[in-house]
Amino acid sequence: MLEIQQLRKEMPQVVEGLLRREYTFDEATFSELEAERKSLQVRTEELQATRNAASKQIGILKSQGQDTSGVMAEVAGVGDALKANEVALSALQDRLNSFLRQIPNIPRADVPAGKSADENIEVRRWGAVRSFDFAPKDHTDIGEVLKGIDFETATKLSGARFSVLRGQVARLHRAIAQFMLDTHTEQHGYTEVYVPYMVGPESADGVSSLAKFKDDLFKIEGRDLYLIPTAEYPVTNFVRDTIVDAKELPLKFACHSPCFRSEAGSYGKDTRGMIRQHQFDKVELVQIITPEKSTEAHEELTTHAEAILQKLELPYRKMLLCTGDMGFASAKTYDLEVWLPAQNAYREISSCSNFEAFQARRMMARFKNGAGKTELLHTVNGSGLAVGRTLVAILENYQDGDGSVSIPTALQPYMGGLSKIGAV
RNA sequence: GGAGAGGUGGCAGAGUGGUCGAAUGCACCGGACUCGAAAUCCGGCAUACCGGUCUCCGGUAUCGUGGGUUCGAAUCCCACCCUCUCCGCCA
Repeated sequence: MLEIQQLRKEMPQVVEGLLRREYTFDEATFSELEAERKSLQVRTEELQATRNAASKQIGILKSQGQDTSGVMAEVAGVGDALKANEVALSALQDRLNSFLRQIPNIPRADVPAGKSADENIEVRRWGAVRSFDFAPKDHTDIGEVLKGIDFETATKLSGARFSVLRGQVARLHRAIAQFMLDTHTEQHGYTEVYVPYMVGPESADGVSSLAKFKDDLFKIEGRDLYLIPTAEYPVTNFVRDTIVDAKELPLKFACHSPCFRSEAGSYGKDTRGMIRQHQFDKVELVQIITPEKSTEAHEELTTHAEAILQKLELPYRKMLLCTGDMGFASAKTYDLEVWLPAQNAYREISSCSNFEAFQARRMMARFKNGAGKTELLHTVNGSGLAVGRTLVAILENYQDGDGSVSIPTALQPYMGGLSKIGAV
């Protein structure tokens, strides 16, 4: 959510900033709502003040045993007018609020303008892409040879976009998550957290726009709960409606959780394999910090995600997303894309964003600054990394042609010392 | 699932129709005392929003949430949510 003060005072800059991400700000509706809000609010508060003064007067008179009928007659008409104004004001504030909550964040000045992922900018590449002396299989075929990925059973259980993992592949999947969590907690200073996998609407609307994106979420039948599409939802909401002591900052959390996404609108995309699933695991990194630290924290958090790829020796590139490819709440996003030999392409494996105060304003997440004033926090988060896609990347990049797959050195301790898993 | 208790400021806790945004204590921040600290004393100390002649003044709202009664609600009524205790069931 944008700051309403900013809209009142710096409208041209806001309009221009949003236009860079192809969002046309509806100035006419805004000024209309604002004008109406102002007159209603002023009128309502005047009536309330009148009523309060009269009521106080009645209280004083009664305590002195004096007659109150005069004052009573004076306020007699106030009640109905006040009620009408209050109802109208609250309806209008609801409208204004939902209007504001569906406006996306303003991209930072250093975010390139662009319409789609094609216009993202490559910041750098890391790692040498391996050349194979055989035709590399994709992870689906490798999984089949290893008898480790079973889409058929998953489909029987739950339909499309689910997977069943077995044996050493299932173990590898677990090892990857453990390795990531350990790295972030032991080397990057994050606190491990375990969280609910369902959240209420306030939490969902705190980090994104529930009104806009509820179709992407799975809702629990008969309950006002949503399955989380990322641990960002519960973890960021730790600070919703709270004022954090500046001494406790920065808050750095690492969370391994499953993620559930309906993938509405992605029909026909990545239908083969486990690239795009309704359920996948992810280790999420979240930092909650003061405004002046968020730029630095965002860069730092991205390197924490990169560190995982480097330790696993997986080639990747770091992309600066253009305005058109950024998420609703983000002011600036880096994507990390891992090399997948079977696709002969880099594919997203992490997304690291700086939301500045956008989520904090939605959540009323604040801190007391040095001067003792409350100020909105900044939030930064990123995947460190998507576990399922990391599994895919390892299977494909570490395949050995005979159907076996080598285990990256960093993961071997998590695999009971195994250096290779072979065909069953 | 059954029975009961309760939700008040950062925390503890008083307040059961009127000058209550709310006593008191703790915590916290200033100041005094002190060589310094502790103790003590003095003062300050919620949040959000609105208006204006906008480093200041004025106003409004908020005592779990939403409605109701009333000139006036933390206080009375209704509904809902949540927490705790006991019993039952259960991984």
